[in-house]
Amino acid sequence: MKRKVTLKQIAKELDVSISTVSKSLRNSPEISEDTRQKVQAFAKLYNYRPNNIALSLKNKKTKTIGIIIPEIVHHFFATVISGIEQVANECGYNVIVCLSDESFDKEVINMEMLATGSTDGFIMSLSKETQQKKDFHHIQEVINQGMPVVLFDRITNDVLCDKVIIDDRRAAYEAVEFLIKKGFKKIALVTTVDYVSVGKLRTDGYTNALHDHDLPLNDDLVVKIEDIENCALKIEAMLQQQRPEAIFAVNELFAVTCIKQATKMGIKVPEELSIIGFTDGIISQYSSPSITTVSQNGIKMGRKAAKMLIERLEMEEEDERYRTEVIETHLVERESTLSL
Amino acid sequence: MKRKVTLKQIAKELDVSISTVSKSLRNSPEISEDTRQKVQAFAKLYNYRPNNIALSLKNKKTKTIGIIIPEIVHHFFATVISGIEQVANECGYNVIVCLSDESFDKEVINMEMLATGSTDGFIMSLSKETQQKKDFHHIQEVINQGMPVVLFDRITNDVLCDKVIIDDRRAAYEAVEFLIKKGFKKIALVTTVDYVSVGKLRTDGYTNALHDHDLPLNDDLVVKIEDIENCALKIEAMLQQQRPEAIFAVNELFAVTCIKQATKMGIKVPEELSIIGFTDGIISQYSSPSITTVSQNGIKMGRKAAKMLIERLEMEEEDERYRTEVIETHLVERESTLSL
DNA sequence: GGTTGCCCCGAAAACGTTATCGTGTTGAAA
DNA sequence: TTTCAACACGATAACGTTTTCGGGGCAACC
Repeated sequence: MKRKVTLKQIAKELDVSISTVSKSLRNSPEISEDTRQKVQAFAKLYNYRPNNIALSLKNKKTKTIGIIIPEIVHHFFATVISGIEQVANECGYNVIVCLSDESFDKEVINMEMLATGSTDGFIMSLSKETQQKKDFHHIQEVINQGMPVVLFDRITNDVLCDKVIIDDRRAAYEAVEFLIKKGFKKIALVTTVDYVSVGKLRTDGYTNALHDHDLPLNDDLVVKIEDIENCALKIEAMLQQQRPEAIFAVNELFAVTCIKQATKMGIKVPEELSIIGFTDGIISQYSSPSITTVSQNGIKMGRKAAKMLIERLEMEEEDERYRTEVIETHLVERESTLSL
Repeated sequence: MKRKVTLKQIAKELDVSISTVSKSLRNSPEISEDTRQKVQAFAKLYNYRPNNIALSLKNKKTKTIGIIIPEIVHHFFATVISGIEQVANECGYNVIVCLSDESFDKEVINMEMLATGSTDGFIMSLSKETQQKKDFHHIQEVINQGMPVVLFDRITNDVLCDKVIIDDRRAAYEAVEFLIKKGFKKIALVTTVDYVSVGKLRTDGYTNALHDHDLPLNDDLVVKIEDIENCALKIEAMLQQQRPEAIFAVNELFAVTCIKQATKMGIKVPEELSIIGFTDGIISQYSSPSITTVSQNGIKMGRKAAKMLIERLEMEEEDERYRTEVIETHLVERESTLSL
């Protein structure tokens, strides 16, 4: 087993100083052609690579981005990571991933852990608990220490930093409007509890669309899901009692569950019930029928977030003007919707 | 903006030496109760946290695990990461994730990048290209440098290290046997090209099961998919020409595509065609009909891999005896299979 | 009073780099 | 012969820790 070789070892072996070795490898003009070649040959032979940790310590830069997300077993977040990783890779950065598991405490702990030197900045999406508690001191603290943070998707307005979002309200509005234009009047909503920021916004979009098209807002048509467990039951109850013509669901899981429940109850999708989901993930694509949905390009969001973060990391003087980028969405029409 | 405070700054502020500060914070008995309390109070006030990078350099340990996988937008890999992260977190490790994108070159580059000090060890699953080229020098090199590597799922026998797998051949065998016992004789196989190790093993399982039950092996019933693009077409062709009674697909995507194509052709699943998939991901759960599948517990694999790696990292003397852990699988029976 | 031992604390090395500055040698110009 | 610049290299500091060692001061003991 041959351990990693260091400058010191090379220096000793060639009987020169460490400085000479370092300079030779970085092609400094201070070093004679002769020794430079000699050192480089030796380094190549022993496959020398400068130690990242030492470089990080010296440069006070780790070239690593910390990602903190609620969970990774979630197609949307996985695509975002993928996007971040692409840009990071192009720019010579690594990504270190921490999962909050929707827990405030884990989010805080992970952040503090990474903030003590491990990363140069953060890209994160808030956990449900954090959104509920509205406690963002850990993020503010990190920012105060001079580390840039980019929030995406599940964000908050209570902390000043760069953000990448989609226009949830508008996207939802357009989805519901799409249903209205197809001729549906009795449109149900399956959404999350209000403290989930994106859920709330999408709910708003639904409400606004109904209102702008002079349709009544009927609370009985609105299902708010707290935990996935009883999701199916609540949807079934609503379907039973209300028999809507169409449903707008704020995520894939809700949408596919609607389809499953409806099918089970003998309601044909899309013939008797049209459904639109949110987030164009695997479920929407492979469900039967496949689901018309609002496509929310995670790769793009990830790429954008990474670009913003790295740009800020590589700025010489800091800029207090923070941006909020809105990634465009569009409706992907599939099999789960039909005109009346 | 208050930057991170260091030992040096505390020392200067309190007019003591750096050593004294360090020892005070680590509760060394060398330090008087008095100064210790003073230092600790000050440190707490300024929220001192030792710099990870400096610690890594000193201890020659980064407390980070490098994960290299083909892609993250893949439910199975996401669950594995999730499992790894759980254990890592429990043991005070971080995970840094790199994606090879199924490319040999990216796999090598990522590995070399992380190997120069960034991580203490690796957990990885081989890219398709790597499996095709059978070139594992980058892995061997890392091992030679004394960094432990744990391979999972897509592994190779050409390199000696710890491994975590499922018994792909046996799981496939059991799945096919399950179909045979239901009374099916004309069972098709939808699989990958042979160089994908797990694909090959599952194919073997299929072949063996047929053989052991005295069923003829018909090559026309076997579809080997190279890229996902023409997946649907090839499946359709086979369905058209052969009209099998059942299909064993080596992954979720193939399984759900079979369902879609069959449905499109008017073949009813499961009434006229039973289908079994592999990997119990979201698709299998939410597809209509939901898919009977071989559950391959990614979380468990991830946890096991992480445990093995960390165990090896924290051993004092090294142990040349490598283990290969087999994670048990089981068949999850859902709606896509019926008895004749 | 001198020696011993204990209690506190500081200096310094080490991890692996890079960058600044200093220095010895050589050759050429004055 | 003296002076000066250019050249080639080495010593050192710095990044932030931890740890080993050494030493000063003081009380106790002979």
